[in-house]
Amino acid sequence: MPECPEVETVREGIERHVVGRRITGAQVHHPRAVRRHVGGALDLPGRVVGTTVSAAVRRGKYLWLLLEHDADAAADGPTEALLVHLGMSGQLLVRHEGAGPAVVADLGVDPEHPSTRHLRADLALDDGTALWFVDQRTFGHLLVADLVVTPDGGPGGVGSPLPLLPEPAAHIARDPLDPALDLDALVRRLRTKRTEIKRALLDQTLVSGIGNIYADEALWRARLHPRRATDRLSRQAATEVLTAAEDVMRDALAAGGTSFDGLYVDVDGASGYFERSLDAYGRAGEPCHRCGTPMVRESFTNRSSTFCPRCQRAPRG
DNA sequence: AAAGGGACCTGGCTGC
DNA sequence: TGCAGCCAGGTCCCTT
Repeated sequence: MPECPEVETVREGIERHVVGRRITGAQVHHPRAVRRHVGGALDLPGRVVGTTVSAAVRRGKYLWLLLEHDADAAADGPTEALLVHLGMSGQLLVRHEGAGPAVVADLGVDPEHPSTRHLRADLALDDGTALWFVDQRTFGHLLVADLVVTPDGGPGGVGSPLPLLPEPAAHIARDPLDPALDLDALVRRLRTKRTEIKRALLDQTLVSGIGNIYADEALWRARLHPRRATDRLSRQAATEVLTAAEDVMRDALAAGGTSFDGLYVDVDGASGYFERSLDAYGRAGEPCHRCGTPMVRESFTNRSSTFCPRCQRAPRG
């Protein structure tokens, strides 16, 4: 499941292999992949072909490629971006054309098994490589949109100095890996919410990039029960859980550098470093890594939370 | 206004 | 062996 660290790994791969390249062709293979693109599947190729990718930027789980027309470089820079969300199962693959098994650039995919079956769209680049968007469960999507100024005036996200982001991502908050995140302001805002802490961690308009896996991990590290009320958290507890989210995502990002291939061979994810270094997610019934108490799984709005019933005490009532 | 819940989607797994 | 049903999860949208 691509959350912040996984998307950041993909962004870094795009930065290395795609930035600076001109897009020479584009194909959409499944209409659902571009369901949020205003002009639809017929419009998207014409919007990207002929542009040059000038940056790869990420905010939370959203990733975008800044697109520059030849005229933009001489004028005010890019005005549009190709926005990508990987959803549950999306992948971006850089392929080198030619015979034999495709060589996949370092984006975390087994080159022996490119998932052509779930190819949803692809771009051709001027160096002969191709960028594939593969997505089994089709929760991911691509679109081209205008850039707008960031609400806080800061950089659009990780990977861009420009204070711009695509309009459809303008409501997404900064994430814990973003140097421009204002932690104190986030703590204050979190504590004004009247909800449960786990819901707040998953609210992408409050803090982005955290999904079910890293929410459970952050709560475990901070010893907070997922149903604790946000407006009753101390400033210290709120700071701790957000700092824990940053720490666990940095750890995952570091681990992703070495074991990402294994992780993404299976489209549905959970393998590689996940199995070895997670403390909470998916460990129901197994002993807590701190105290040995069996971890508990509780259903939570169509999904689940896993936590230690001893280290993470339930709120009263 | 803000919070909560369902829909969307596919493949793998479980149980009959 | 086959098949139905459940589960996973991020985000948008609708309801309360």
